[in-house]
Amino acid sequence: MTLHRQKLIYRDKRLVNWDPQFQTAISDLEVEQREVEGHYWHFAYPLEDGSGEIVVATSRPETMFADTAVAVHPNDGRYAHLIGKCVRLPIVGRPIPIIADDYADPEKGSGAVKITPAHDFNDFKVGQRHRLPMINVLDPFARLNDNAPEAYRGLDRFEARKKVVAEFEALGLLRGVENVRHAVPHGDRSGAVVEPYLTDQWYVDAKTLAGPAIAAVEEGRTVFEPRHWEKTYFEWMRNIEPWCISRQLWWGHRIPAWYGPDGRIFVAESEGEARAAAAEHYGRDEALRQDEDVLDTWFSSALWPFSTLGWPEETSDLARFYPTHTLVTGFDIIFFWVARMMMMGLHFTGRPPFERVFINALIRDAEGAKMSKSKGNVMDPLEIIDTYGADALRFTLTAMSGQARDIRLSTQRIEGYRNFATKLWNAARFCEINGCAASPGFDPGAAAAPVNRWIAGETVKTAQAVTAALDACAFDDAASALYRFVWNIFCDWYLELAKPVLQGMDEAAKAETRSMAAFVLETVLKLLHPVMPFVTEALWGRTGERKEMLITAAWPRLDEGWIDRAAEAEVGLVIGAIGTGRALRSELNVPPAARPALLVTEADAGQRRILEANAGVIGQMLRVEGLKFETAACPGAVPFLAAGAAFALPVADFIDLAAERARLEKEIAARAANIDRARRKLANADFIARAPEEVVEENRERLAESEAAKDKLEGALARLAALQ
RNA sequence: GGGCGGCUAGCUCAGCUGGUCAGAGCGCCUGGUUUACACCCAGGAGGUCGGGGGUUCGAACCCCUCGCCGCCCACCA
Repeated sequence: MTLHRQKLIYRDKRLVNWDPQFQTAISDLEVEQREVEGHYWHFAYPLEDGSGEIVVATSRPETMFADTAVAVHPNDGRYAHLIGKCVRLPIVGRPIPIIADDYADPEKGSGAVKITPAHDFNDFKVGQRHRLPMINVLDPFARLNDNAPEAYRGLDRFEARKKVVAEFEALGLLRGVENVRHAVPHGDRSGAVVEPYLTDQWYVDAKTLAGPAIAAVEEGRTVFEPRHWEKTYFEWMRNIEPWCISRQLWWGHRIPAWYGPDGRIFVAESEGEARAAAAEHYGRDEALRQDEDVLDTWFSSALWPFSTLGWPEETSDLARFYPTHTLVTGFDIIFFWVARMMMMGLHFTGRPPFERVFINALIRDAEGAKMSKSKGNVMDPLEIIDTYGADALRFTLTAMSGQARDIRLSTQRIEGYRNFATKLWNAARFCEINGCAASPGFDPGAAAAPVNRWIAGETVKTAQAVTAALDACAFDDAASALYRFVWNIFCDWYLELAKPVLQGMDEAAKAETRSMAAFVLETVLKLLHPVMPFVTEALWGRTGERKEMLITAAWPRLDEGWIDRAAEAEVGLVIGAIGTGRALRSELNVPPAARPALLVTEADAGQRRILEANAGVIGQMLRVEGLKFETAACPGAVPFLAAGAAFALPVADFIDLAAERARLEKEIAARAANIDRARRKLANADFIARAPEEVVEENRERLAESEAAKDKLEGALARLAALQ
């Protein structure tokens, strides 16, 4: 009503997209262009004075009964002399003028075009320009009406088409038939061919409303994420057409307009109000008839952000929640809903309805095809959930929600994340078995053991990364940070490093490790909860005495001060030694049962201390027996370098010397390549002059490291040769 | 016709503001009865980052151009 009073909603007689099957007008957005095989029929229209003919082409011959002109381009020399003359419309015998209009394209067809203002959007505009009569020859079912010749009345449009063509042929006026592939408008719901149709409808002056909606995005008061969608939004908004909002349907909000006996319109909030207005106008109480039509569902939806909050009352909900923060939706909804909510929100409240619009990707099948029922390639989410679990599906979609436009959903990927859920479950079970429970006074920042200090820091880093990713709508980053932390850091390293402690005798160390494991798990559950609500909530319930559910638990805000560089270096050395040592064993096929000693051939005092302190874990995880500090060259031991220290495994008895030689040569070659690359860079004067000092320095260090490593490996190779 | 997105290991995808960024998962290969987990553990092979040109000391990342693939909008003479 407000919009009507402001003249932003008005009644008008224009062409609409008419769906003859559903018997209703539909908006431009509900029209789908489909490529179809069709024809252009070339018809000759004889000049009224008998001096010749003019040929026009059409793909819809049945509309010729509604022709009210033939247009040619004003500069088209071929037809200049005909402008102002008339042709006699065959079959009906009605004379129509030949007019000059830029719309006629000399390049297309014959250069002359029939103008049918009541049945074509372009022709409608031409008709308006030239004040041509508008003749409607179709009824709501798209059958020819009484404006068509007797023989055609009641005929379906496609039947009529054939008949018109046949008649032209019989009259000797068919000048050609062309096969063409062209786009034909279809109703996106009914699938029926839509007809431009002249009717009275209600319209919204979208152009006026679009102004502020465009400005809001231009000024960044509403931001699209990813940003490139703003271009799509602008493109549509800037070329917006009047929006037809009345629908001839049974469901929807009925249009609050009432008609008086003389057809006068009373728009009001209620019938009572309308009658009061009518009474005032007519001077007496009059029976009114309410408009039969309902509003386009998107019109109603456009009001959603504030109507759901109590508008137009000044409710506390409206004050508190409007404007909303982020709207999450698909790109196919940008025009239908996002744009319309923007228009209405700004118009009625002066503020855009949301600060951010996150456009998520469209899910396709594994081959990249859009899922559709007719193609039969729809993956039923319920079936996926039955097989892999809702959390696995959610995690998959989250992990794949990059900036790209679509997601190819494959069961393999889902299976992988189902495994992740299981992994998490098992990690929690491990904690449970080992009595890892949250202890009330526990301060992760005050842990004594380096491994515990390290994992506390890693947890902080992960929490920060996940939080930042979620804030930036980089959901895939959040998912992969969690995946990596849980699997590759917490399970692969922390829990493994914790095992010896938990099996040991040091009760204080055990207690600290239990508390830390519980703390990390708890944090992970919180961080993972938005993506995997079910598993995390279940684990939350069974891994501790809980006063509240996980869903209401506070988001982790951890102390950055827990990040401990010394602890990182310490664990880095342990992990490096184990990891590199394992690779070497595997490459040389050292039998798993072999328990050689681990020789430490080069380590500074600090490294030595660390290695000694972690001898137990290293022994267990690398499957070695004891740690020996040897400074002398050890024939028969294969060397390896890790985290700045040098090690060797005395496994000559177990291995193939040729394999070891190959391994050493490969290592040396890799170092040589690094050396070469760094040397070339450093030899480049431009590089030294223009690259930042830190980059240059980095390359110098890399060169020195690689050279030292290469020397050591070459020494080992020489000793190996001596052995053979 | 106008516009947008994509083209990185066999497959599905990460790689933001140019300087170990060539990565992950799956698949593949090798090995594994390690007191949470075989939906697992350890290790490995595999890519001249669609083609060509340019900018730069340096480009998967910036510019130009070409080529495919997909989508949106407009178009029923």
